[in-house]
Amino acid sequence: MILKALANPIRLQILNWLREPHRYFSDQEVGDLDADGVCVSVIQRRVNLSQSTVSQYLTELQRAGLVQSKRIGQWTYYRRDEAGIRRFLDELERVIGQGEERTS
Amino acid sequence: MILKALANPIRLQILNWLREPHRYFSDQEVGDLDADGVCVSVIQRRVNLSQSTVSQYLTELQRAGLVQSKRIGQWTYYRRDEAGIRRFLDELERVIGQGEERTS
DNA sequence: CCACTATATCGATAATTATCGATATGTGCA
DNA sequence: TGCACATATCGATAATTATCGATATAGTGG
Repeated sequence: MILKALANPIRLQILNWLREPHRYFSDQEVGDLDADGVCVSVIQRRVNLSQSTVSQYLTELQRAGLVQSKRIGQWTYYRRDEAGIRRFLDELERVIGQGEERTS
Repeated sequence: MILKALANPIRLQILNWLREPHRYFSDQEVGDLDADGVCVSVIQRRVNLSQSTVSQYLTELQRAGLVQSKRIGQWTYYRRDEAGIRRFLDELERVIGQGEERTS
């Protein structure tokens, strides 16, 4: 469930940070932050949790359809899945938003 | 945290149902479903969980600012807090939505 | 004040989530 | 092939959430 993935503050924050990788993450040797995404170890430095925890967080975000991963060499780069995020936000709006309200 | 309140499927569904009380809940002796809201026992019948669980769910939704309660006699009526819901949806959009993207 | 109903709160336990260290897997390079 | 690094997965434990029954609180009517 997507909401569960987002209900963890760190995961939510990672997703937020990934909107502006250059702003929140230090550059990495290989791979472009914007085009390719941010690799696990760079994210880990920022959140200061164990490597395994961060890796699991990213897997969860990916299963929720909120990020995508790409392997380049020994690194796995994660970046936002904008389409998936949009789909989720739209659906949430449909499910709990006020909906059509006739002002007649 | 609002997302945690919504991360439970039943609570999410209750919030959804409360958009159309007449459709999802049986009429109650006292109080208008639309104007006043739906009382705990009526919601409880629908979700089929214990009274204490339902009461706690509603309290959580209220703490999250997603519903409001009104006491009428011995009943407590819950209805959506549309302003609070809107605020939450807008904030979520700000926090994880794609944001301004210059197409220049 | 007393029963009766509706709701809230408390305390306990089961289920899930958070988080870690250890280890496995995958990749680049000598 | 074998070491070094990045990431993933596993297994364990701590922390949080789900859920209940019991009980407390509040309001209604006699």
